[in-house]
Amino acid sequence: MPHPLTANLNPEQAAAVELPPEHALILAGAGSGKTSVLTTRIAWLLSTGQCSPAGLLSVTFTNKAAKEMLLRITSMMPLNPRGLWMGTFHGLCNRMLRLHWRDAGLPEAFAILDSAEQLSLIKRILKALNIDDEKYPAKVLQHYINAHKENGRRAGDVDTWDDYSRMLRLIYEEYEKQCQREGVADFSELLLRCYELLSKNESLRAHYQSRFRHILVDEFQDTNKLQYAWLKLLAGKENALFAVGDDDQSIYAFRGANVGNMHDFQTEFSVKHVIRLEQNYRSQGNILDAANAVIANNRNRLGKELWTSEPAGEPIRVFEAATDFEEAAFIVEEAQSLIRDGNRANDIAILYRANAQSRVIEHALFTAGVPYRVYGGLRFFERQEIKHALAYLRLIANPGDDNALLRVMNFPTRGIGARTIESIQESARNAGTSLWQAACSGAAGRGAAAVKKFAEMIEGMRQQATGLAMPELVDMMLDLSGLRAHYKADKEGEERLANLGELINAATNFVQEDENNLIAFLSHASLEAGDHQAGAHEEALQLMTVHASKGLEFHAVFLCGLEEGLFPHDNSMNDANAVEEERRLMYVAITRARRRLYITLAQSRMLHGQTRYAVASRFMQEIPQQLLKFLNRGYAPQGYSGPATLASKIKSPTPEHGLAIGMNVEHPKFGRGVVTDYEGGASGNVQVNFADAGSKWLAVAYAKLKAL
DNA sequence: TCCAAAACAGTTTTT
DNA sequence: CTGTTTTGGA
Repeated sequence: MPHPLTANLNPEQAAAVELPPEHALILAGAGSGKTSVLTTRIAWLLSTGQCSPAGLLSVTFTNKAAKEMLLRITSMMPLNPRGLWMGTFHGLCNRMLRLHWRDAGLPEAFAILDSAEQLSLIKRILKALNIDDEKYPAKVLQHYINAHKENGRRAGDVDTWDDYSRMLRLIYEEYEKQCQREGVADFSELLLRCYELLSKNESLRAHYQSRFRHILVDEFQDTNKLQYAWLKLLAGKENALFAVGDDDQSIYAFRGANVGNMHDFQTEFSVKHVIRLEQNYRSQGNILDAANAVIANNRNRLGKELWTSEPAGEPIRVFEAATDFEEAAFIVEEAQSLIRDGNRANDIAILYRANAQSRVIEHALFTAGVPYRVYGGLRFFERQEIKHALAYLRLIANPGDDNALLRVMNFPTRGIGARTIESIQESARNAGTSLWQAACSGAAGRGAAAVKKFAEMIEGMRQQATGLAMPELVDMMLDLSGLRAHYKADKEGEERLANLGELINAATNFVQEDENNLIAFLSHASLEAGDHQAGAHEEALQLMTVHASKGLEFHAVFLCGLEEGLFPHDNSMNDANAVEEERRLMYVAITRARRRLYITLAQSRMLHGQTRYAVASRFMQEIPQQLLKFLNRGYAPQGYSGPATLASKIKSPTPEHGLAIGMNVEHPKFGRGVVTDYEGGASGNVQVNFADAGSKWLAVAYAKLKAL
């Protein structure tokens, strides 16, 4: 007699849900009902009394996924969400650090730096240390610091071998010190600090290990080394770690995700049960066949093949355009006809590899008057006016927050110029204090009066804040800081003013759902940047990158720009692992479509103000040709033989220099490579992608290329 | 302090 | 080509 919760699941799904309390790995293919399994597992554990809500730790990557999971579980059973430890890695680490801030060595009101704030802090340090930011770019340092933290390394743990690497480590050291001084933590710090807390504090670790009997992780293929290490600490020996993931959908290696964690998990935890969810409930046969065929070209897979009980369905439609404009025109026309046939615009997606591709498509859609929505871009809490407002709130919570202070000390302008700020920074540096302390101790020099007024204003806010509810606090701050007046006076400040009003609403909502606590609200703002933009539910075509489409599905999908150099991207082509990640990206893209999939490409494309020519993506060639239907003028499956003059350039060598795109050549210095583009005839340039040296533009006349 | 011109970069991105 | 950031001058 099956349990009522698992009655609607297939045998593999049900088996996963009802696994005994032990470590398990669920390989969940695209569209295989992964979220159902995860949520039903939790509901099953709770309803069979094997686990109390407090004994459960459930981790996801995004707030969106966490919210959806909570929603689905509470629809299955009544639950008090506050007692549940369910959230993102960062959210859960933050929660733990707030509870044990003293043990973690953090101030009670520590602020969370987002990436932009982290970058500006690094820039400030470079300036303070008088370091050449050409030689040591802030962005490089940011990546360096985050990468080390994500591998569990403090500055003291980093190896050095020359002056350059020693300097990098020194800056990392300074960064650590400065964060500690200011009482701020960047995103990776939340994880590392929490990891260190648990690893050093035996009793705390024991406490959480005995508490969280069941640990469930979503999108396990996206975990980085530190996140896995954190899970290992919490899982200890006794607890059951239930990991769900899909190695074929690992597309975030570039930001530190380590697919290898899946394999390591199996061996390190002696996982007895690996369950594969291979039945796909989303797409029809041809689409799955294409996806399976493409991903089969990757090596080192854990192994999995999607199948469906649905019919084969329609062929995959291919459109080869001469230019990116023509590609866009085709998409618009075809999408319009789909909508005319009664399909919802919401259920049609246009996917691309790089954001830059959306421009041409947007233009075509706009001209045709087709409503569309682009995902990506600025999010609510990232807006300038919101950042300013949050900076004031952060100063109320923690005046030692130099980042916040610098952001608003002179915004709205109140006569505190660069000179004054520099002298404050100087004296803070000398005295080893925060800018706030330096400013209060009269280090301002000429601008002292304005600085004093500013300090009094912040002090006044802090006094008035006590006992106020969050929305009133925000309101008060908007008035006292002069932010509201500033945007009111600005004739283009109307929208910003509205956003500030929206911030008060956000505070109201927050107080209702969570608590009336400034520090908690600020954490929330840092960890959850909010929706990308308004209008999410309008009836409109959905435009997004393939990355952003992961987890979503659509009736019809346009996958565009399927050209070598774009997808797979130029920067990935020299590295076998990177190409495999691109291929997984292709796999993700294909599996978004339920019934209809279009693949489009352009022989020429405007990129960075230059026309670039490209051949069809290798990924397109990897789809069995019988699954494809070529829509325009009987173009041959491989290469381009169409009537466009560009095609001749791609197919046959130019008489002037005898080079052709796709031709294998050898260079005396760079070795073997393939011609990917050229311009300007015999006196022009040729682009060659070298096996070892990467992609280069060379002068045809001097390059001494030998055809192979 | 502010604005305009010049310089520059340009896969993918959540927290 | 185009959006962003830096720089320099008024």
